[in-house]
Amino acid sequence: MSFSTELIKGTLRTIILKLLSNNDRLYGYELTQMVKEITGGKIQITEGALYPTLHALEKEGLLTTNIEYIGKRVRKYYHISKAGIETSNQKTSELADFINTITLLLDLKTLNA
Amino acid sequence: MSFSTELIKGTLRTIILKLLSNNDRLYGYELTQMVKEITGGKIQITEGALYPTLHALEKEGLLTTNIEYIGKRVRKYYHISKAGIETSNQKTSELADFINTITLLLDLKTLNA
DNA sequence: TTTTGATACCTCGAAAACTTATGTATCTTT
DNA sequence: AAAGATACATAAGTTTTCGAGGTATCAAAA
Repeated sequence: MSFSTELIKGTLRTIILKLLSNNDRLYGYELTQMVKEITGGKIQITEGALYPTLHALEKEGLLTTNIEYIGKRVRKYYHISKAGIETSNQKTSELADFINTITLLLDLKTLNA
Repeated sequence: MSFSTELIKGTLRTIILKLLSNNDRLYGYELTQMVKEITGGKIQITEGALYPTLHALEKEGLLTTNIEYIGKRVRKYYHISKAGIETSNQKTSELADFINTITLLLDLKTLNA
C-alpha cells in the first residue's frame, strides 16, 4: 500500500515547498489530499507531521499565511515567499541529484521505468 | 558537497543490502569507501550509522559474518543470506517505486537527466 | 434526529534513524 | 616520531516523523 515511511523522511519539506511553488495557495488538509491523489495513495502525509512542519516553515519565513472562514470553519491558507521559492528550487534540485546518485549506486535504472 | 543528510535516512539499509547482493563479501570500512567512490563523495556513510546497522541486520538474520586477521588487525566480513537477498530485492524495488512516485509528484523528470 | 464520516485545525509523547564525539588499536608514510 | 589511513566499536543527543488524542463544523445517512 503506502511506502514504508522511512523513505519519506527528509522529503516532506521539499514536497510542501514544491507544491506551494506550483500552486498560488493551499491549506493543510488540501495538501494531504493532493499528495494522496497524485500518488494514488502511495504517499500519505500525516497531520501530525504536516502541521508542525508548516508552522516551522512559516516561522522560518518560507511560507506566509492568511485565514479564511468557510461558514464558521477556519481555513488557513499557505503561500510561498520569495525565500521559500529559492529554498524550494534548491531542495528540489538536491533531491533530483540525490535520486540520480542513488539510482547509480543501486543500479535502479532498469527498475525505474 | 554531500547531500543534506535527511535524504539518506531510510536508504542506508537498502544500500548495504544491495551492495552485499552484488558483492560476495564486504567489510564495514570497505563499504563506506565503496559508496564514497561510486557516488563521487556525494554520499558518505558515517561509521556511527554503519556499524549499528550492520549489527542489526546480522541479528535479524539478513547478514552473516566471519572474521579475518590482516596481520594483527581484525577485519569483519559480511555476507548476505537468502533472507537478506529477498529483503534486498523487496527494499530495492520499493525504493525504485518511491523514486518514481516522488518524481511524478515533484515533476522531477526534466531535472532527472 | 442522531450519529457517522468527511473536513479542518492542533499538540504531544514516543519511536526511529542518524550525527557527532569518543575510544581503541594497527599499519604506513613522512 | 608523528600523522594519517585503516578498522572496529559505543553512546549521547538531535531531528523527523508517527500515532494518539483533542476540538469543532458540516453533510449525509440511518
